[in-house]
Amino acid sequence: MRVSQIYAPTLREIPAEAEIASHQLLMKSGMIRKVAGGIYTYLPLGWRTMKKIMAIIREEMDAIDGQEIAMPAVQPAELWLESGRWRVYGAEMWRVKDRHDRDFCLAPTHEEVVTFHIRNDVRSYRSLPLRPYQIQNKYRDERRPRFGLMRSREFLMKDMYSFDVDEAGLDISYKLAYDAYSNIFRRCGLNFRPVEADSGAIGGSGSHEFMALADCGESQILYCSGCDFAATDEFASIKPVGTGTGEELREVETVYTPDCKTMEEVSAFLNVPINRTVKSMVYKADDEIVLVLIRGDRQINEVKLANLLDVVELGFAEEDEVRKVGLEPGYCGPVGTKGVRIIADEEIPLMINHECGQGQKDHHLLNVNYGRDYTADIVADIKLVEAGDACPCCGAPLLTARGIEVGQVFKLHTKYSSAMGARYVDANGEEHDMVMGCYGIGVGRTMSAVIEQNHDDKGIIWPMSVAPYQVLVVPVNDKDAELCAMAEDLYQELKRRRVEVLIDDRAERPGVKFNDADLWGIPLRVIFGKKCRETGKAELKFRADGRVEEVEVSQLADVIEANIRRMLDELK
RNA sequence: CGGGGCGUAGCGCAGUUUGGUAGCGCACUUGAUUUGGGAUCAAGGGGUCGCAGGUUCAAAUCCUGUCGCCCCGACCA
Repeated sequence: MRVSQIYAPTLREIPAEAEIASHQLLMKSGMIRKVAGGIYTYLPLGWRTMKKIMAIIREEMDAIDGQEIAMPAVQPAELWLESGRWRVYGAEMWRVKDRHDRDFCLAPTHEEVVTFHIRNDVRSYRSLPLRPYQIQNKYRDERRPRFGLMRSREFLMKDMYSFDVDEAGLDISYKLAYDAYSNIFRRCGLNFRPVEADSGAIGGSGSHEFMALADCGESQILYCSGCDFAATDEFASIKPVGTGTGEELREVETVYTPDCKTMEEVSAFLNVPINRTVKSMVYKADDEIVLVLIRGDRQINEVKLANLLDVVELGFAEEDEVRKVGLEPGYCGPVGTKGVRIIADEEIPLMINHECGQGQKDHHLLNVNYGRDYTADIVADIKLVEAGDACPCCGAPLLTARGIEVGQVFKLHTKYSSAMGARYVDANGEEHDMVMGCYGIGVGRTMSAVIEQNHDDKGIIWPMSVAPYQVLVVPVNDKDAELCAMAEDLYQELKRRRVEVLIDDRAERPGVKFNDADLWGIPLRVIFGKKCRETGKAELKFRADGRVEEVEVSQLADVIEANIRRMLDELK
């Protein structure tokens, strides 16, 4: 392709709305353009990279017997009512009506439709396992689309679904997908880490998220300084820690605590270590008011709490709602509290002689003990793990990092197959629910993550595997016919060899060409300058490290091909 | 959904306080010179100032409504 003709409008200035590097560079290099909030067009260079990523994904999916299909983006409400998600998905689901006023949605994901097909078409264990996948647009009406392709409302996702006869089969499908994902992200040149994750509204249990490490990432991950443990902050668990262990149980004591609003103030006023206090919080879980107990220095993990209570909406109760159930805002405690369920973190029963709210304004209790003075309706892990907590595997301190979630694998088990009747007959003629898994990759998000990890102040630095073109040929002076002819010869030769090549044939000054070249981030650049005529050598420049090799013009095509091969092999 | 900010040419912005009929830089077109890191000169083209009402002799500017975009938070995955 000739740069003079390519539709890749570079900008000299960065659009004001772009905040992070990948968004800025995608816009500035003319790879994408915005159509509406969170909705984008991919221009030729951007789409070529998307296609490269998709080609890698297809290779790896096909290698584990994935079978590509294409399901509709417009889906009838009935299927979503069957699975129960028409209600659960909420405002994020993009709902539409047809001319007969029937309800449809633009698919946010495809579990319902794929399960619909498999239940209709597959009856026997002989046909399983089955691993259909597709690469297709998903629609999620995000409240706040952000960061260009990172969180958009329409986005390309590869989604694979596995159908197996039993849990052992699912384990195999899951492991295959997990390994394939590792191959995909490695081949894309990403620095990533698979982490244990919550399975969220999609449902099921057993999940890993693939995190591309980047400071702009929206997800926080915890990883161990001493072993391989890594998990999202929503999912991470640690061994419960007791306080006051071994002490004699003392008598409960009521103390006057004027103007102590926060746990820190109470702790300081009473001279009690904050990890020996208990924080009581009143939550509204769907329509139920519950009292939640956690050690004073810890935070509630609302994802864990919502999963535990199996609710859709969870938040702090309003003051009047707290009073309505007979509690005093700011001074709640479990002792003597009646009429609401009490949910305690698993550490609470291990706290000997702890402090907590007394139930009346300006009063707290000392030397309270679980079991003797009160009990909870549910004791479970509901705490947020933080940096410095001990690793659940080896005990070393945990560290935190930010990550971009580029892929996720889930074990769905029989959640959808049982809700929607996807059953098969085994060798004994008995019916069973199929055992399912699902596996997603955000293609545009992967492209953004590659840029986040591979750029400098001049532009993008594409890994060879996903670069929109492999080579850029630059004749420095468009008026120098001899140089232009040499460049043109190389361009034609590379095209003959099926190398993906661009030639910058514009009547621009060298600085403009070089700056656009840096911005586009094509891995290899061949420069034909004045001295080329005397030496018979052209410059081969590597975008990644700026290294320059002088190469005989007659050898160029061979040297370039060899380098492309080497650079692709390095990512295998 | 709450808080804040912004809509003027493809991009970046000024003009709005104090109403007088739209401007700058980049980009684009033509010509000349220039050619190893975003050239120079000259001449051009392009905007119903987000949209709809209203006030006024006169509205980018004042008033009302509305739509859209961005950021922070909440929410969601």
